[in-house]
Amino acid sequence: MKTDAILSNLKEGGYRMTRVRRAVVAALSGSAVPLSALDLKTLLSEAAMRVNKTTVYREIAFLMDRGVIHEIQFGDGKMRYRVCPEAHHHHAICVRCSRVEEITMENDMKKHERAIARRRGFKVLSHTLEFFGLCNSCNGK
Amino acid sequence: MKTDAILSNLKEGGYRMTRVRRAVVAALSGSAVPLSALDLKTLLSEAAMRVNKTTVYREIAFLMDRGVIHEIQFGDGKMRYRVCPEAHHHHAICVRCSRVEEITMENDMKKHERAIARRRGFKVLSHTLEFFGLCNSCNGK
DNA sequence: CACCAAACGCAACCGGATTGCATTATGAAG
DNA sequence: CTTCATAATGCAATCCGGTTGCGTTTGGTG
Ligand SMILES: [Mn+2]
Ligand SMILES: [Mn+2]
Ligand SMILES: [Zn+2]
Ligand SMILES: [Zn+2]
Repeated sequence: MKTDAILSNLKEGGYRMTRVRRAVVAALSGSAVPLSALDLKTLLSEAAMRVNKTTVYREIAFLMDRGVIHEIQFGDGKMRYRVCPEAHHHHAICVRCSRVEEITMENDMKKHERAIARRRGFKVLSHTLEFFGLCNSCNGK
Repeated sequence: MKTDAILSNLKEGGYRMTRVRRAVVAALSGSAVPLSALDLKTLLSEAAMRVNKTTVYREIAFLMDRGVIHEIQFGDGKMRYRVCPEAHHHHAICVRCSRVEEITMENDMKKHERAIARRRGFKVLSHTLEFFGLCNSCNGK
């Protein structure tokens, strides 16, 4: 579990350790799928922890600001969050079970970015790339 | 101007020609940047046309259903719309002036999709890819 | 012109997210 | 252990993009 590593990092940074902070970090680092704010609130409630939704949003903002988590758009109007990975990468999102696999292809993307800069003078600063489809276990149904 | 072509296509399809329809199609096909629903409403209002926001949303839905326009996510919580291009493609979005360039790279993306299917059994159904950066004219500032 | 479905306006509503403000709790200092 | 500053929290109101139900208007055809 990387929960402890994240929390001790934050502690070293001089930030307070609160119930909600511990619970949100644990929930996110223990989840295979990205979680929305409401997902988080529900999870905490199920763990008998009473939390206000505003607090959840503020904790998300806090963790985003410190680069602990990042957000993903599924395109349904809700932001989802998950603990930041080591390097920039993309996602293959299962439209059936919402499981997310990480896709690394930075060499290719860098190549494309250079091509765009060369051919049209457009200086690429960032990009988003998500694949939607059926994961291995959802495929055969 | 492709406005007329779109409108006569719709007419042939047996759809009514209304003030709002004409204005929305004209606004979208005449804009270099994708427009949000509110953008459209504002533009029409400036042209001394009084429109209800619900009507704008319904006209957008109508044009989407007929494949006349498609939506783009800038990632700021608002959908943007623009007239459909010929083929599937991607965008290079200027973060300074919001101008959008179309990027075609389907051969490469198809290759990536096949690789993902081969390597992890994930069947890709669709993908989103957007580049953010500085366009040619915004680059030097 | 008469007629009907498509289009429209309006008001209420929805859900995700944000804000202002008063209250509580963390953690460090004494 | 107590004090204290401030970070974190709860709550209610609010925002904002978008949707819905419903009654009215309008486009286009006969
Ligand atoms: Mn990720
Ligand atoms: Mn496009
Ligand atoms: Zn799946
Ligand atoms: Zn620009």
